[in-house]
Amino acid sequence: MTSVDEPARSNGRIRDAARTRAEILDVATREFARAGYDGARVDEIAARTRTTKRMIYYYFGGKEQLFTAVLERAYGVIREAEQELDVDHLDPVAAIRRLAEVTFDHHEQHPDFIRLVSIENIHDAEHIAASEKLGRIGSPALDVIRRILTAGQESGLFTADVDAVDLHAMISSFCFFRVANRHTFGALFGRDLVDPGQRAHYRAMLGDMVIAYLTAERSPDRSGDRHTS
Amino acid sequence: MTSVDEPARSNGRIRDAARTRAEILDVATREFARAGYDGARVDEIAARTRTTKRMIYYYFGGKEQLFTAVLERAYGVIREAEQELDVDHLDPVAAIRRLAEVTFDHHEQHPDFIRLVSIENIHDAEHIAASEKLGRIGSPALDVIRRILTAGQESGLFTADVDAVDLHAMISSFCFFRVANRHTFGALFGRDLVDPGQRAHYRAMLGDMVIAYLTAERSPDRSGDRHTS
DNA sequence: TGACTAACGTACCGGTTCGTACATTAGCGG
DNA sequence: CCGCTAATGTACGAACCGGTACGTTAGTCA
Repeated sequence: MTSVDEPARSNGRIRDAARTRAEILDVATREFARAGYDGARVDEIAARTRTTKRMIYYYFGGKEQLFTAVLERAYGVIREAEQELDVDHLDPVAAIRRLAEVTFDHHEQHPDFIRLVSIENIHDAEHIAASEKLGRIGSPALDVIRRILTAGQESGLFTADVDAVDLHAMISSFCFFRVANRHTFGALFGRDLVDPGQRAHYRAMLGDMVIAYLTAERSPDRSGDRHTS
Repeated sequence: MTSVDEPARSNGRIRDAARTRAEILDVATREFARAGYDGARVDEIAARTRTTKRMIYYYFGGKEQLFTAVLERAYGVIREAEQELDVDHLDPVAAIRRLAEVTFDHHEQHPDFIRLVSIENIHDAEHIAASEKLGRIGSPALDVIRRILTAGQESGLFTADVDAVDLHAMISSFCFFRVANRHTFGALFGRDLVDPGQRAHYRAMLGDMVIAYLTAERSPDRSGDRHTS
């Protein structure tokens, strides 16, 4: 036993605002991701913290603002990861594949973030809308995609009429679905999309898909369109 | 005024078990999809029904079972839609594109269903797991995909090593993401993925993507793999 | 037609849960 | 070393919400 009965005053400071705040955010992230916004319990978050519920209201104001703060930090993490992306030395095909792989990995490594995004969508992204911080975050990944696309299109490797935001949506779709819908998909089709043994397979599949789309010759006639002649 | 003060006995029967049950399911579907499982209020569902809260417990037993019943019916709808799918008269390329379009349309037309699936995933698909009905539902779309893939692979049009469940996941990813993440994506990137003016664009994009993937020659060397020589 | 049961309504309970009033202490500046 | 304030803890309240006990009526069938 390090100390008798009093709370263990481990690292000198017993009053550390930044530390308390960060710990609340950590626990709240897990709790919101676990149970959803309405399913999460403020008392439960407090209980798993070394501080009390009072502090949650002291630092964040309320449950709603706490959730917004959780979202802001979660999006901040992905933003930082995207900023570290460096694919300028690669040729367009390899660069896109690398980008897809990084996106794939990031989604897999942050299932809580995926859940928070799902939850926020159930609430019509009203917390993002209310947050000034999140309004002007702007994905760095988009700039990367734009640069790669331009290079690929100028060299004639890529189809010309592909938009960066659309491509980002396409890559994210696959990565997001795999993690977000893991449970229903597994229950209905008997296949775990996040099975470690299948990881390399799905990672390659995503890259193949994106490259195939970008390098394919677009056929002019499409089923569903009327003007065939 | 059709009647004095008593409840309007419009269509003959005032006691109709099947009708009451169905009305509860209708309202519950909307309420659960709107607010999530924990956000939904049993009292609110009852209030929007022509009956009372007592009947919810009379017919379904509780909130949890009601949600399960809602899920069962929602999945039943998509199952029926898939069974109507008839693409056997089309060549493999057109058939896959048609399948993708039907999936695309169904997701767009049933945003509440998408929300329910998201919500169920937040709860680790525990309601699906607890439902006997949903355990043995098995997507008819999968059979269709299997047939098309076999035909396409035998004729040499499609890449041989593509699995039906994987392709289903790929198509669903795009369709699902577009609807499910509409709000966060719109808030962060300023683009509404469900904008009617962009509908045809994204529908064609999905078809192009899938066809490109299926008809592309797989390059043996992939970035990230070690065995390049 | 009368009685039996499925179907329905009312009123209420008890636990939960967000939020807060009030008391207290640590640590820093002067 | 003293006082001031940021930081923290305790105890509690009021509304909410899932669920139920109990009473009532419609429809049906012998």
